[in-house]
Amino acid sequence: MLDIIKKIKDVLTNHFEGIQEKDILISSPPDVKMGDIAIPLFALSKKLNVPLQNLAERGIPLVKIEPYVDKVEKAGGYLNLFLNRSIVGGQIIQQVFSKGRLFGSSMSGKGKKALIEHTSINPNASPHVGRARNAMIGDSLSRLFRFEGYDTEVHYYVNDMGRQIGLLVLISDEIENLDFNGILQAYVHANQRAENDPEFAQKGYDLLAQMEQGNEEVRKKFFKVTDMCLKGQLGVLRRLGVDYDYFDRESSFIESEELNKVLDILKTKGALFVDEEQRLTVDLAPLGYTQEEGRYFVLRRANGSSMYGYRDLAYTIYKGHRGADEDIIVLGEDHKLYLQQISLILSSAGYTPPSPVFYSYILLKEGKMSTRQGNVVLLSDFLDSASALALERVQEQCKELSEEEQKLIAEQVAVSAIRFAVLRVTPTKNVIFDIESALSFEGDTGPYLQYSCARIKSILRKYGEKVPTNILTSFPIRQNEEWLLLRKISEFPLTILNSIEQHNPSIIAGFALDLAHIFTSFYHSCPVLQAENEEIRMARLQICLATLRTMQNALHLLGISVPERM
RNA sequence: GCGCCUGUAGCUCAGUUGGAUAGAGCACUUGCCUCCGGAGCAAGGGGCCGUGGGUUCAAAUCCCGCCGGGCGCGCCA
Repeated sequence: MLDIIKKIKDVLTNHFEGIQEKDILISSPPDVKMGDIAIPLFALSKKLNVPLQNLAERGIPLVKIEPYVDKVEKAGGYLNLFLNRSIVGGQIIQQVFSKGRLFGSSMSGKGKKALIEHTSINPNASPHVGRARNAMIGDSLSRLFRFEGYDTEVHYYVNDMGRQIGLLVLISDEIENLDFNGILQAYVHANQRAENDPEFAQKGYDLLAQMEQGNEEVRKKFFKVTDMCLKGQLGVLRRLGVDYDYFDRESSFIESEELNKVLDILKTKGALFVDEEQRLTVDLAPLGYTQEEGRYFVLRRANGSSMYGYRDLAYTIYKGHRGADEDIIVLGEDHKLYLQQISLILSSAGYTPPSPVFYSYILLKEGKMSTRQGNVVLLSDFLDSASALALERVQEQCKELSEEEQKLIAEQVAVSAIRFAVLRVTPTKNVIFDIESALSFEGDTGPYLQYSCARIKSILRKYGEKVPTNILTSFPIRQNEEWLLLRKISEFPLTILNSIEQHNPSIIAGFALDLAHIFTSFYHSCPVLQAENEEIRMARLQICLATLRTMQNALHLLGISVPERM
């Protein structure tokens, strides 16, 4: 399909003087009945100074490219091309079969490196679905970059220090056997106490200062608490299939020679000063910052201890040195101004700041999630109830499977439900999360996608043998549904490129939904195993196989697995 | 108040980067399991694409104003 579009552009640019590839737009007609590829001529007609009708007449024989294009019609200001379904369809299937697990990848990242940092949840509680949006987007992007051939490394920035962690460490001394389940309560308690008890708050700062100065005993205490919490959080995230290559401790960036060099540069620009309260501060105005809000960026407190910004700048520089062609960080929209600030600092010292992927918050139907008011949805709670619900259905429908296998499938269904519900929405938009519909597994959901795959697998299982992968030279296509399915499959590589370019996994999610809808429609109107003759039966089996392959590749990028049955 | 994001069917979301009659799911109405899995399919009702202007052959899409929602403006991270 892609090469046909390329051919059309070649033919037209060669024939008409003074137009380039980008002048030729390609879209598709609103209905298959009107053709497969549409070329709007309005802009071309203007550019070439040729009347529309005239241009259409001249264009028709040009774009009727043998043997791929059967027919060209002019309709309004468009040229509509009808493809030869047999030839093009056969080629699409051939391509899926030959590329297999890599179908969809253009390997645009071959020889390049990608670094993605995501998640970085404060070690103070079990993650809720809002926090997990970061992890799901980040993980999906990581999968996309790997798929496109990038040498990809995934980083998790461990927030193992700071004032609030100091308070948590302080209070953990008073609680016996503090574990992951009790940590949120301890954290909330510690912060409340710091608000009402200045002495306690001061002790927190002191502890933090000791930690920074390298007091081994204090350091160990920090590590003990944060490690315990991180371990708990990672356990929940791993249920989602989210994994990391590197864990970078914030506490190893409290002093950085490299950053101090950057600060020297800032000094020469008149952007670094010690304020009236003895804090080391950057004035962003000399660097080109135009607003008053957020103009000052504090690096160190009066007692010399580092602020988050200092450590993060050092960390960002460290990541930059790893030589990635794509340096990406996934952040909540609340970090926008903050990232703007550190980006300005870095770029004015000659560094390239990372490209941010911002996402908006997940809201509940009732409003914002609030830990205090108790209306948060914990990721583990959601997975537990989704898994339990799914298990009931699996027990009904897959009686012959062992209990172990049934549980495994139920868990896969639960994961797909949450991942799809979150990933299908464009990151910049709020997700309104409705637990009830997320647990229903009906309609446009992850389980629906898995279900359509399970149906294909069921057909292939019943067929019993391996479906041959050699394609008939005149591949038989009788029904619109067959053709629509193949056309959709052929869009997959372009969809991936779009998705990676825009750093937006929801584009893949939309594609997977379209594909599943078209498949189920095909499934209901085109009998496969009972097809009218052997040739068509084989062709439909091959269409099923190609659809499954494409769907599996797409779902893999979303972190959704495809069970054999469900 | 200032800055960034956002507004599409009753609800939750798409909309191929400016193209033809704006599409899905949920909910509602109707039909479909003797037939490859009903977590499904087919059909129907439901839309001043927040609002007012502008740009042009063409605007849900681009520009400006207004209105509603989200986020930010820390000795937090």
